[in-house]
Amino acid sequence: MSEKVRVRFAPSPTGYLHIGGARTALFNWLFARHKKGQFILRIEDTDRERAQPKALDSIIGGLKWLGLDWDEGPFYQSKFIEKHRHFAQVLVEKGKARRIPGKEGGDAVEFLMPPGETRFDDLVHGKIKIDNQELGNFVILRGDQTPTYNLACVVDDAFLSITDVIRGDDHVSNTPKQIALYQALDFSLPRFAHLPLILGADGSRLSKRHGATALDFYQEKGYLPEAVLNYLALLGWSPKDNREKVSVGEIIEKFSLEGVGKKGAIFDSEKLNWMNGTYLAEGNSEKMLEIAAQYLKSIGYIKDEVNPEWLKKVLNLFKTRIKYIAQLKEQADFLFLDEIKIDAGAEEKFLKRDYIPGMFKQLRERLGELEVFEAGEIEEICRGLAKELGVKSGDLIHPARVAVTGRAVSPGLFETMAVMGKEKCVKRLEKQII
RNA sequence: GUCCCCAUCGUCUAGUGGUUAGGACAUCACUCUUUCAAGGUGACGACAUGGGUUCGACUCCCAUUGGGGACGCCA
Repeated sequence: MSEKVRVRFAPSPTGYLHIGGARTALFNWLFARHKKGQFILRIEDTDRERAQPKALDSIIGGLKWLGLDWDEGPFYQSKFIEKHRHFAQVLVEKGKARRIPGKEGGDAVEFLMPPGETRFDDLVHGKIKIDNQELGNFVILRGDQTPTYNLACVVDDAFLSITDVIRGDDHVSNTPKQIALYQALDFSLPRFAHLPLILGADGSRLSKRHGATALDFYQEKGYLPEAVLNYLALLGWSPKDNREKVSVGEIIEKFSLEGVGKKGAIFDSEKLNWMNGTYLAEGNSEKMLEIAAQYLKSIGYIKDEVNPEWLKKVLNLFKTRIKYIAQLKEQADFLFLDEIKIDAGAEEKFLKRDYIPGMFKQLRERLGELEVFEAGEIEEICRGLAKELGVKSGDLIHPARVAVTGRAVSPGLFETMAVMGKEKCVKRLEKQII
């Protein structure tokens, strides 16, 4: 058993990389890394009619984003069509396949499923057996002489020396067909593992109608790839030690197909959000900073160069209150925009009091004179003023929050003011005095 | 419909014949507190059903029920 393990992820470029595909890729990758083998990328592009040009970018971009690096490829299946045809011919000559009239002209080739039953030892499910009769003959070469999935897949896997075929549960009924093909062609058989599918909230296979299933979506919303990877790994696999947050390195170390559950798992975006939130809160700042900067630029909150020191402060302010970076758009607008809109309800509740103009006037003056505009100093000013005026701290803090952020909810007022800067604070208080 | 796969809290799961069935998300309290979060503490909440096997079943076997998947000249 010292044979080098070789696995592949073989998506077809018919759409963006979705959660399910990413999970299949992830488990292949984890298996390869754990076994110190090779992870190979092959693009199954033999169906040019359904191919979408953007799909390839999404697939490759998604894999890179998650950090699933491949050792060989990408190989394009369409480059091997001659080889597929050759083996179709071989099968005809061996009498294991026959020509039939093609649906749209030309002769197609049909593989003759041998009688009997096929048994195989699935690496996650255990023994599976299917009556070949149930499957019947199947086309391996179309009338236009292009190969179909089962032929192309078997020939390519054989020539890439794939040792373990790890794919979704939806392929179990293809496996006996492929095993028959391997045997008819005298190729040596790989092992097979079928991963349970990822389900939507209603328990059916995850699809577009379940909402955001594109990996791109999470990338755009500013999720952290390591958090998404962590979550996906725990969907159907467990480190068995009651931990939720597990580093990639540890996952690789502990991963095994035997440990993969047999039951389809429902994709729970709430838990993903929680997971991403904990990664955000614990902050591995460099990457977070980069992701945040990129996002804030994309929505126009940051125009030109980013001040990393300041951005770090912004993130510190919000990192325990957002689940993903895109939530800054709503929650932190007052830090980035010049003009803020005052929330009507908050205004009604906090800014309509008699003492407000007088208090804000004083507050504005004192803050304006502050040399060190930091949370501690600001707090001293605010609490001092409230005491002098004989009002509770909250009676100053809440109105000031509304004046300065436009809303009744924000991170701590003093820290927020400090990050916002003296100029904006003073200007916004001033606006409420008139 | 036929075949295949699956079955522990609402969800993700630990559990491999003897446990008060553990953890996490969500939910709900309480706490902390300048708001909201976060944090802390706690509560709620599961072995689908029926037969076996066994001194003893969540754990093993069978059936039922339920769910999912596959039945393309798509992959």
